[in-house]
This record gives sequence, C-alpha cells and structure tokens, in this order.
Amino acid sequence: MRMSKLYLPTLKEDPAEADIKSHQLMLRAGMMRKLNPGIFSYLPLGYRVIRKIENIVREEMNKTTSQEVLLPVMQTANIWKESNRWDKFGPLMIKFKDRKDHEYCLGPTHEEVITDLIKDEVRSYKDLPLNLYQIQTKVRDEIRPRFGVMRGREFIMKDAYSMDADYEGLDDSYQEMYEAYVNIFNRLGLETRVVKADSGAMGGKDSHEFMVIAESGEDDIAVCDSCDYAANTELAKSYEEEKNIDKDLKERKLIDTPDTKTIEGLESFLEIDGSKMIKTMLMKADDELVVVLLRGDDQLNEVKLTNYLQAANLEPATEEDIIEVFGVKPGFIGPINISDYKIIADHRIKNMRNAICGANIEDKHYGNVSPVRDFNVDEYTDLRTVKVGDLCPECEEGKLEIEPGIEVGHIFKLGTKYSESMGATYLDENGKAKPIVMGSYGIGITRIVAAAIEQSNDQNGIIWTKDLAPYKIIILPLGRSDEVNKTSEELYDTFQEMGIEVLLDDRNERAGVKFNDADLIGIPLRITVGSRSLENNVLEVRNRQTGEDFEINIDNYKEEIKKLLSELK
RNA sequence: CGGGCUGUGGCGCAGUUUGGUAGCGCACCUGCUUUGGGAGCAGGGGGUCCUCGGUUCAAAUCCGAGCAGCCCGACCA
Repeated sequence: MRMSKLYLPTLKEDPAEADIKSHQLMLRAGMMRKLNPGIFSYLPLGYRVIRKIENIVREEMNKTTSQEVLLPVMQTANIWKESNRWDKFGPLMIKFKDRKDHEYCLGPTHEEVITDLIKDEVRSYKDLPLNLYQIQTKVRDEIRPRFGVMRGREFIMKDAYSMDADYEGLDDSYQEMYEAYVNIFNRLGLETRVVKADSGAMGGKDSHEFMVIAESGEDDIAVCDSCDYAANTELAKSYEEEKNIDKDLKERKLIDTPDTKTIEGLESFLEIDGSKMIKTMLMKADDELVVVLLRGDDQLNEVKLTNYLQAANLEPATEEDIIEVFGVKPGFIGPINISDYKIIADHRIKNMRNAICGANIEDKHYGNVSPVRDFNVDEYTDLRTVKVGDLCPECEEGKLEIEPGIEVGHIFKLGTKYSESMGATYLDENGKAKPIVMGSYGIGITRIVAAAIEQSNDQNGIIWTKDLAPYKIIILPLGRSDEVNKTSEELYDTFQEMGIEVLLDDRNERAGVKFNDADLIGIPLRITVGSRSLENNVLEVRNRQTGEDFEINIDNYKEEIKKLLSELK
C-alpha cells in the first residue's frame, strides 16, 4: 500500500480523552476514531489488525469441531423472556420497539439465539455433539465505557456454543475449546494466564478466564507463588486460617469512641489492629436485608456474597435501612442483639475472641466481644476478598500474589440453564426427552487489539508482533533523487510479488515525519532507502521489535529480508 | 446512578479570578528556500467560545437551568 493513498490520520499529541497507552496509541496511530463513548470506527490500519486477529481465531476454531455461522444482531424480546433474562440482563441491553410495537434488543450475547436456533433441529442424541461459533459485533449498554476499545458499548467478539447430550460430553467440548484457546493466544503472541472465574450473568458451573497480565487491567488475579492455583479475586477462595485462639473470654465492656465511624479511625483512636475488630455491614440482596460480618482488616467480596445468596442484585443498604435494623447511624453498628435479620459471617469471624465491634449506640463500641457468647451467627461462609500474602487455598503452602489482568477470553459450562428454560431437548437412546447440555466460549477480538498494544509498546509507539502487524515491512524513501525513488519502487513491487505485506511511504514528507510515523504504527521491519546507503550499495533495515539496525547488501536483499522476517517474534 | 474534573477553529491548550467583542502551538492552503529523526520565512483560510435563558450599554468571562465528554466506584469479551 502506498502511504500517499492510505487513510492514516496520525496524531503527534496524545488526545486528551485517552489515558491508557493502548487507547492513546490506537488513536494516534490512526487505527480508529470515536463516534460516541465506547463506540468506534476502525480505519484501514486498525481494521487490518482486527482481521489478522479474527483470522487467527478463525483458523484455530476451524481446527476444532466448531463450525462458523452468523447470528442476528437484532433479537426479539421473546427469546429473552423465555430464558428469563429480559429483566435480568436489563439495563445492559439496548432495547427498542419496531413499528408494530414489538420489543427487540441488540444482542449483548447469543445464548438465546443459538438455543432457539438448534432446538427445533436437534432432535436426537445422534445429532450431538454440535459446536457453532461466530465472529460478530456485540452491543452492550455498559454503565461506563472506558479505556477505548477495552470496555466498549460495541465490540467484536468470537463466541462459540457447544451442545452435548450429557455432562461428560460437555467436559469434552469444554476441554476442546480450552485447548483451542491456549493455541489461539499462543499464536496471538499474548502472554495469558488461565484463571478460575465467576460465571456471572451467564450462569453455569465451571468457568475459566484467559487473562493478559497488564498494568491497565481491570481485573485482579490471585496467583499462588508455589503451586499453579490462579483465580480471579472475584472468587479466589480464602484460606480458612486457624490462628491461635485466645480461649480466655474476657468480660464485655463498653468503650467510648466519639465520632469514630471507620475501622481506620478505630485503629488510630484505640491503637488496636483492624484484625481484632469485627466489621458489620448491612447489604440488600434483592429485597432482603442481610447483616454481614467481616474481620476489620478484610474487604467484602460482593461476588461471593451474591453467589452465596443466589441473589440477582446486591447493593449496600441505605442509611434509613441501617437505622431501622440497628437503631443507630452507620459507624457504630454491631451484631449484638440483632435477631430479626439473617447474620452471615466470614469464616474468619468464627475464631475471633475478645474483639471490638459497634455497640449500636452512637459513639460507642464494645470491647472483648466473642461469637456465640455475645452474638449469634446464622451462617458462616467465605466472604472476604483475598489479599496479597494470604496462604494459598489450594496447596496451603505458597502465598498469593495479586496481579492486574485484562480478560480476553472466557469459557463457561452453562449446563442446561438455557435448554431447559427454552425447551431445547433431544431424545436419548431410550427415546426419553432430555435437555441439551451447553457450554459457551467467548474471545474479545477488539479487546485483544488493546491488550496486545498494552503488552508491547515503547515511547515511540506500538510494536506489533509479526502475526498482528498490519504490514510486515515499511519502505522509507528519503530525499527525492530518482535513484532513491526507483529503488524504492522496485523493492515495493518485489515484496508484493513475494506476497509480503508492504507499505511504501511515498508521501512528500521529511525524513523525521516518516521515521516517527513508522515507529508509531509499529511495522516490524523498516527499510530506509537514501542516497547515502545507495552509494554503498546497501539497504538500511531496522527491527522495530529489537531496535537493531542492519545493513544488507542490495544484491541479495531478498534472502536477507526473508531471514530477518523469519526471525521476528 | 453517586463523586470529581472539563467543554474555546481538526488536535493540544491559554484567556474566565478583575465583563470591553478571541488568541497560541500543531495541522491545513499558497509561494520561496530546505530535505537522514516531527523544517524556515512570508502570506492565507477556518471559531454558534457546548446549549438555552437571565443580568448588563456590553458576556467566552457573572447568574440559573440543561446537555455532552473524561476520570474514580458497581457490569463484562
């Protein structure tokens, strides 16, 4: 491609609206432009990278039993009502009505469509297993789109759905996809980590996320430094530690804590560590108020609590609710003498003795409080978010580290959630109707573009790997001598004949502009053609990935370039 | 939805405190010179100062309301 003809509007300065590297660089490198928050147009360079990723994903998917289809973006509300997700997915969906007043949404995902698609066609166990995938734009009315393409309201996703006769079949399908994902991310050159994950609104049992470790990641991953345990902190199990228990129950006492409403405040006021305190919270799970107890130095993990309660919605209770339940303003609430509401405590509360908690009296806390003797707990479960340095729940030897990650893939064992609600059944060997057992498997195509850039850039711009680079070679003719132009054109033609994707910077720009744009858009090999080098009968080549410079003899440049290309990552 | 910040040529910003009719850098157009890491000189085009309402002789600037964007929290590929 000739750059004089390429629609490539690069920017010298970082746009004010972008503050992570990948977002800044995608705008600066002319890969995309924003239409609305989280909604982008992809320009030639950006779309080329997207297609590279799509094709790698497609090739690897086609090596499995999965077959490519294309499902509708516009979906009738009926199927969402059948699966009971019309309300549950709720505000995340863009909903609208057609002229006949029928309700529709723009597809945020395709479990309903796929289930509807197969339910009339798959009638016998002989039709199973079946696995279908598509690569398509998803639309979600995200609460807060951000970080460019990282969390968009429109994004391209590869989603696959497996249909099996039973759970053993699902395990096989899941394993097949798992392995395909490992291959895909290897080919994409992304350093990913597979972690156990929450299945969230998709429902189902097992679930793994494929995470790219990156500073700008929105998820936290807990990783054991000794075994291979790795999980999203949303569900990473907390090790049930059994500390030395102080058996001597001291007499409960009331302590004056004027205007001290937070754990931190108590820590400095009383000079006692938060681990000796009981944190009391009131949460509203759907319509039920629940009292939650945690150790003072722990954080409530809302995903764990939501899952434990099997709630659709979880939010902190209002101040009015708190006053009604505890008879006191927030800051001084505690579990003592609370009996009309369910009290759920983290495991770590069980072994606490002589602790401090709110007294349900303004400006007062109790000291020397212990469970059983002083207050009742209805249920103990794992509610805390794991922390750096926690003992690993798996091997119980290593310590957990926490790293930020970008979720680029997510696989779920859905089970029969959709097939049951939507009536997708088959007849087994005995002629008995059974629900199809399903799995779903997503890869965020556009998010991978951002993740790849996050993982590979420098001060000058993007550094593409060979397989994602929109072009492999960029030729920079410098100066305007006929000889330079002639050589550049020859190189350009030759590379095209060789089937190598090549850019020719034939713009009437100064050397500095060309160098800087070449660096910015991250083309792996740059060939500089100038009178200086032509005099010596050489081509100057720079490897963008390593920064190395080479002078190659112009007489056998084809071989040299092939060699340099093959050495690229 | 809550909290913070911001809206001024295509982009990045100043001007707002103290009202007087809009400016800088980049980009763009023309000409000349230049041409190996974002050129120089000269000339030029382009702005409902987010919107609506108010105060005033006069509003980018003051007041009110609204809208939009960005960032921090709950959602997810």
